[in-house]
Amino acid sequence: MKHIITQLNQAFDHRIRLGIMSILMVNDWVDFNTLKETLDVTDGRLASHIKALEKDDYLEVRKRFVKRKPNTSYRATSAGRNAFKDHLNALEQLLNNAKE
Amino acid sequence: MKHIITQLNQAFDHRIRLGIMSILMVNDWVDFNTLKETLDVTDGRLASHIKALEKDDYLEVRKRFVKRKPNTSYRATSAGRNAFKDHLNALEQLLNNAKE
DNA sequence: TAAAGTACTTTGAAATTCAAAGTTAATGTG
DNA sequence: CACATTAACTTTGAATTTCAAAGTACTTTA
Repeated sequence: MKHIITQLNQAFDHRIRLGIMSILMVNDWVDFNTLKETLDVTDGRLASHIKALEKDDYLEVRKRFVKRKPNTSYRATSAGRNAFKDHLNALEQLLNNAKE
Repeated sequence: MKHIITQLNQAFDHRIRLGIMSILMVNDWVDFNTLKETLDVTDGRLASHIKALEKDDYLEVRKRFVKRKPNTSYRATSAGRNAFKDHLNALEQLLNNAKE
């Protein structure tokens, strides 16, 4: 019988990507700076983790100008939401097992 | 306000270490081969992840002979249990947030 | 014209993880 | 006794991931 860890998704292995996704599960269109401040990461680092999630088509991007400033926002795609839900279910099982 | 990911413990970032700990939370003294088979990893890889947890004093080791064969078992220390519980609580919050 | 803000990209280094092979000590087999 | 085998590692070197720091493009504000 295989252990639950085999059902965890590598795309969400990193805490920052976990954080990005957990924010995007409950908020539609969150912008770069909000993510940056909420997760307390440098912009370069955030950008690279976002890029990784984008590459898997787990999130989509919207670029526009707000108050004459560039503003980039992100939201989870349905593929992203589904993949993340699966990941959370695996985590939940692991959690429940660990608590008896 | 800081995001919950800042409360995740880096020692448990890796899925294999997460698996080891989740097994040791509910089983006292689990041996090397059981861990190896349950988590489906090579012995070298398992040994190195165990070593990392040992270094943090999150688990302790017992070596003896069973049926004339060497048998090494592990269990979580109370420090390990506490640290893992904190980690699980952070994960749980993240999980609940992501599910609304 | 110069400075500042946004959202990156690039670079190179540090850290982590990995497979594969080698090791040690004890036991089992011929 | 010689040799193979098993358990549990350790070592090595390479691949992968992650990081900080610096650089960039575009636009707005002073």
